[in-house]
Amino acid sequence: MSKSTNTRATILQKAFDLIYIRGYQATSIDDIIATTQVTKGAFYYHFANKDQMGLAVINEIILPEMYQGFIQPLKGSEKPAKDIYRMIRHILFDIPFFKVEYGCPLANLISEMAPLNQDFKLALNKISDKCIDALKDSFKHGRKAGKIRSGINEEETAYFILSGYWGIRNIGKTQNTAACYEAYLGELKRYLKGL
Amino acid sequence: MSKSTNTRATILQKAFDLIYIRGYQATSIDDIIATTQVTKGAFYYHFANKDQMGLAVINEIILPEMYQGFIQPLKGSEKPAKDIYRMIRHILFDIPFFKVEYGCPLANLISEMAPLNQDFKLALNKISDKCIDALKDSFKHGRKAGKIRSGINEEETAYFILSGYWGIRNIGKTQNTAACYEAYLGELKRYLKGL
DNA sequence: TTGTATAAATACTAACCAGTATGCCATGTC
DNA sequence: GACATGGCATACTGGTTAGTATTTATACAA
Repeated sequence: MSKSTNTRATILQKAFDLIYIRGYQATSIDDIIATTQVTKGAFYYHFANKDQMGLAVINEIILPEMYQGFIQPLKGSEKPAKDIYRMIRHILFDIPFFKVEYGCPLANLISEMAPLNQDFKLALNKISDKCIDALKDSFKHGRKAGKIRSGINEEETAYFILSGYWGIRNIGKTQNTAACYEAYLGELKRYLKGL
Repeated sequence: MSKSTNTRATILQKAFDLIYIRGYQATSIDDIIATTQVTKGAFYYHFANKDQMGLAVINEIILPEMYQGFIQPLKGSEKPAKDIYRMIRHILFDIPFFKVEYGCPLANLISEMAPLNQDFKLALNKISDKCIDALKDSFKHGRKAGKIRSGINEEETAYFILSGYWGIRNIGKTQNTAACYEAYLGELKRYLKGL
């Protein structure tokens, strides 16, 4: 990685870290450059403005991370119920990218920015659509393999599951423990068995 | 209502309107006083600082509204499955306090402020706990009335349902239509029947 | 009528913010 | 060795922010 590419990557990573905790609007460019030792000149050499940087964070940090954590684990799954449960439990407890007290980076940004910025909204919507599609595909595979009832409505079930995941991430932010995660997972397991 | 009380109420209502759309941090005091015709002197006469005003919005606007929309409709319910479905559908489609493109005011504030401000976190957590309790109480009543299976885990089910509701509010913010609400409600109905 | 607390109006400040203007320097090319 | 370009560094600007200091109006009791 060239030095220039490295500077850009450093900015994006640190920007993500701050945005994840404080939110996009509350994260100033001065904050980012202060904690990266990168100067303002460097920042504006790599990004036309703050919003372009924000979009780059979405597309180059959040998208790949969501792909790896949420979408990839469901690829080609023949036992969706089992794999969805595992994937969600894994995201909630094991991945350092996601922390209890800070919620889901994607859900956070949607909550903050979707009503304010059309470009953000589209970029974020693209990722959440991918999550919905991953769930739907897993149901299709599971049905072929005879592990999922044929009466299931894939669209409805996908929205229902993604909703639950994002909602519990938000509940987690108000509580200091991950106990609510266990409660949610308990009922999720029972629900998934009924599919 | 005295003139002073009215000034205070006007500030809180307008502050809520702006915070609901833009978020707390993105709503400036200048914004609030500009749209209310109230002066800065009046604002700081009624509130010590911005955060105290924010807490008043939570306790005096959001709490009563959540009580009326979410908690009250479940009070003494003997058919929780039916009443929960009705309540959520009603909130999603009929109450002007809640709009598709702006999500749930409570969930929004949790998402933005819980990691940043302990006082906000506590005030918000209090309300979400009340929602959880309302759900749990409805299960207890429903069980007595023989409308809910006895094997149900009240805590787990309550968290599962509140999660789904908050999650779909967030998904709604990324989409321009309420179609995702219908998808969610379809599966929610099926899920609730199984309780 | 006058005094006093309440309620609000006005003008200000210091800090912070996104973005710009300009200069500098290392590296490769001719 | 001149020179052009990529990759920054520094200092600045105009606008916005939460909050304050001071003054003024209103209400009502003595």
